[in-house]
Amino acid sequence: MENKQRYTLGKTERLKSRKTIDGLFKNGKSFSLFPFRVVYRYPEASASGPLQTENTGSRSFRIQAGFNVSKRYFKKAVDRNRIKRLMKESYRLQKQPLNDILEATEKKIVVFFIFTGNEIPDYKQVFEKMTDVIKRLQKIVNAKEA
RNA sequence: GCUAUCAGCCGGGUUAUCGUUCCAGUUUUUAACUGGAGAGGAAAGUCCGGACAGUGCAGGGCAACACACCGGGUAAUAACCGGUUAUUUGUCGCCUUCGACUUGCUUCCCGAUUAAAAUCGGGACAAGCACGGUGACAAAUAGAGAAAGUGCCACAGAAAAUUACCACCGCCGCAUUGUUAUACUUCGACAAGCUCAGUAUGACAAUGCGGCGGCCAGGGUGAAAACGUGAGGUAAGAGCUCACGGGUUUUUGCAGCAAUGCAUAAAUUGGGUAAACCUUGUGUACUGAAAUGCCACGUAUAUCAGCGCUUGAGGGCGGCCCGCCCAAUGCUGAAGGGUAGGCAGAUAGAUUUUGCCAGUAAUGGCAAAGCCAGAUAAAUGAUAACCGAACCCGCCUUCGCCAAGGCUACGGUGGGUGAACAGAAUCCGGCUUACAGGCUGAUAGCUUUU
RNA sequence: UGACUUAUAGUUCAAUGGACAAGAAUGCUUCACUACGGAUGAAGUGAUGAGGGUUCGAAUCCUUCUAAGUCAA
Repeated sequence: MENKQRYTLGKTERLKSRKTIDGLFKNGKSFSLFPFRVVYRYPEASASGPLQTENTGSRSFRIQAGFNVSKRYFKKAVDRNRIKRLMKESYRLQKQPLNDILEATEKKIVVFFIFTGNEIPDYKQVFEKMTDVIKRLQKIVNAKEA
């Protein structure tokens, strides 16, 4: 199975709990990399305890990710859905390296991607920017480790 | 065939790889695999109406809100369907005069003004154009009451609603002037008088001023001026009367279920505004799925302030009053503390598709077949290739036109662009708004052929 | 998702229950004053958010959109 290298993005890998999201925005750290703003946080074992372990039963994924687009810049629901789908697609195909690092260090991370641009992007743009973001997240995780 | 308007309908497809939600099945049941299903005509706006849920459900009055031609239809609706009336717009036809409507140039007449002309207002006439009128058709919008009452109608104008002003006319009074009759002679003229002149009184006429009355006909304005035009009539005028017309209300007859239309007769001549207040009639409990019920987890039955405990705080009671009922470890507020997970609601229903029948239609009835999204930081996607409706450009062919230079329908071929508006969130019905392109139908116009 | 509110000069506000010239402050531009600057004085600067309707006449009344904002278990 691990040799097969699937690129999935199931329910368990998405950020769904209102409580963890509130905690993330309250206590998490963030950086901006146009056109994204990324908020991340290492969940405390005690605080996020029982629910978290129940949901991530497989233990093969150590990231929970959320995606959002502001209603202020994109009035139409069609445009917001389009951008969120592009972000999800590019994240899905590139998240594996970050997961490997977290696997090695036995850590979990909660990440939230917010799109801050003004125009509807191409898939290529989103994909390239997402690679940059993933690289930076890897650096951050390594630095924290060190 | 083309154009315009209106109405209805459709609104990309295939393959590959990777992924997502739900359901069913299988297995080695912390998971994976297989199969199936997975946005719209507007899912949008939330402008109306319901279903459903919770609270409430002695009663009366006031207030508030909504609606208002007629008929039909519906679970329900002012927002549907059909008809009707009015207004506006568009297309086409007719007319330009006998007329209530409309308009400028040229000619004539009348009136106002003026020293005169010019100018302004009204009327007549003839011709052309614009404008306008009228009829048919289509579309859009609107629909109780202005004759119950109140308010408002800037500027301009005499006046903005039943009334005043100017002007006009009648009567009375006063003043002045003129004519005439009678009487008189203080002062005068002279031809010495029954003359002229002067004074007084009376009559008539004109002018001016004042009063009383007639009066809505004239008064350049204005969006709108007290029915229009003509004639009679009058002191002057006036629907005061008459003729021809316009409007309103009512009677009768015919058509229609009705609104209403046509004809007839009588009365009447009234400004507009109710998307100003209002009057009349009809209707309306309030709150909305973050409703609501259940399960799990957790906290503070603590603190402070106010009121009240049968002499009644408060609540039912929603905006108010009367009235009735309930009411004590209570009610209200402040600052804080906790939770923010799951299930139901929630997808089998005013249901979908097809066919037939009734109806102009909205809609209704019957039969058969079917189950057709159900997410919750929120699925239905990404990438690539091909096909593609439609559009643009080039070339070829030739029907047709032709001034022989060319233009060009249809067809063929090559290249390019490559689907618009837009994403369910409890569910339905209607409306509104957005929408590339295409199809169908109706109406109107133009053109061609028969 | 549901229930609501508001849109007037660059900015903050008037006008309002219908009609006058759509105004005030401030800002900006120009000129004057000053050796220069400030202060002061003068002048200039508007699609009443958009479309349609009612009316003789809409910033105002009715209606449909657009934008911004508020509330909630």
